[in-house]
Amino acid sequence: MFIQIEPTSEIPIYTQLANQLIELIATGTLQTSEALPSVRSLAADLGVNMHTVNKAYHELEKKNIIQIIPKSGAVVNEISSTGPSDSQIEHIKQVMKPLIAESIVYGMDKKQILSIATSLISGIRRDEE
Amino acid sequence: MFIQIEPTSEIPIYTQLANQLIELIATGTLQTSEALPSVRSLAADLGVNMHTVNKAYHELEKKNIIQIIPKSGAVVNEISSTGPSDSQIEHIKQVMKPLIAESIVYGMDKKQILSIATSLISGIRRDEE
DNA sequence: CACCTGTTATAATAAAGTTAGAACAGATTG
DNA sequence: CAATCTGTTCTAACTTTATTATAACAGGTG
Repeated sequence: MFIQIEPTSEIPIYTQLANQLIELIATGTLQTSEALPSVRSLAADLGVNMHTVNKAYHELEKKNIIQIIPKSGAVVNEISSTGPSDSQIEHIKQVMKPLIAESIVYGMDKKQILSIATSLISGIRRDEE
Repeated sequence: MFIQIEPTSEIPIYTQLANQLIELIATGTLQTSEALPSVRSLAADLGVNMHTVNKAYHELEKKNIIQIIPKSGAVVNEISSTGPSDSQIEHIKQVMKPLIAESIVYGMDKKQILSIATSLISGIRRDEE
């Protein structure tokens, strides 16, 4: 599992973990229906507590990105082919809004911001041109 | 001052404040060289502690968005006409990356993501088309 | 000189994050 | 079937962060 945790970061460990898992799923490194490592084994791998990994998994489950099957394990949900739900769009907008505002204050224009977004998308999905 | 704080939010008050101040600056509602309200008066307005406002101001100062003049007050810095610094670009990328990954997992494609970014930019800067 | 400013210090409280250990019960496997 | 692995739940302790509360200090302003 290619995950790197920075214990001294101001970003909570479970958030770092959730973010990196999302990236692995977005890139296809973790594929649909693939089982995630057990909370215990991943915790041991990363040198963190079981409950911390558990919290990260439940964050992903709240977002409908993985499915936790009680007493069994967690598997990656399929990436929606029908596109995002309204609430998912709303959530993305809400998080992206202050980031866009910050970019503008830094002197970026529309072209620069979209260029960064585009390069990040390309970095994740090669088929997205 | 058109700021709305949600005390029950999981987002820290000082972050909510900093984000909304950034928006006000990005939209031009708060203009370059304009003085921000004193930490005491804004704290009284919002019904929060002086130190909480102070922390928000220092967050903005760390990002070079405002300038705090000791014993005097805080003023809005000019929006860079030469564009963002490398470290500012790096910071934006770092925050935007997991958000893009999440969007992709939700089933958004490049077009949809850029469309959301574009609408947010337009919502802040009318002159950006 | 009053008053407002940010600064600093101390303190107390509450909430969040992290770790720890144990026990339970369903699922899996040999 | 028995051993093991799984997520779940509970309690507990600890650390850090966030928030509020006072108070005092010193420069800026009118």
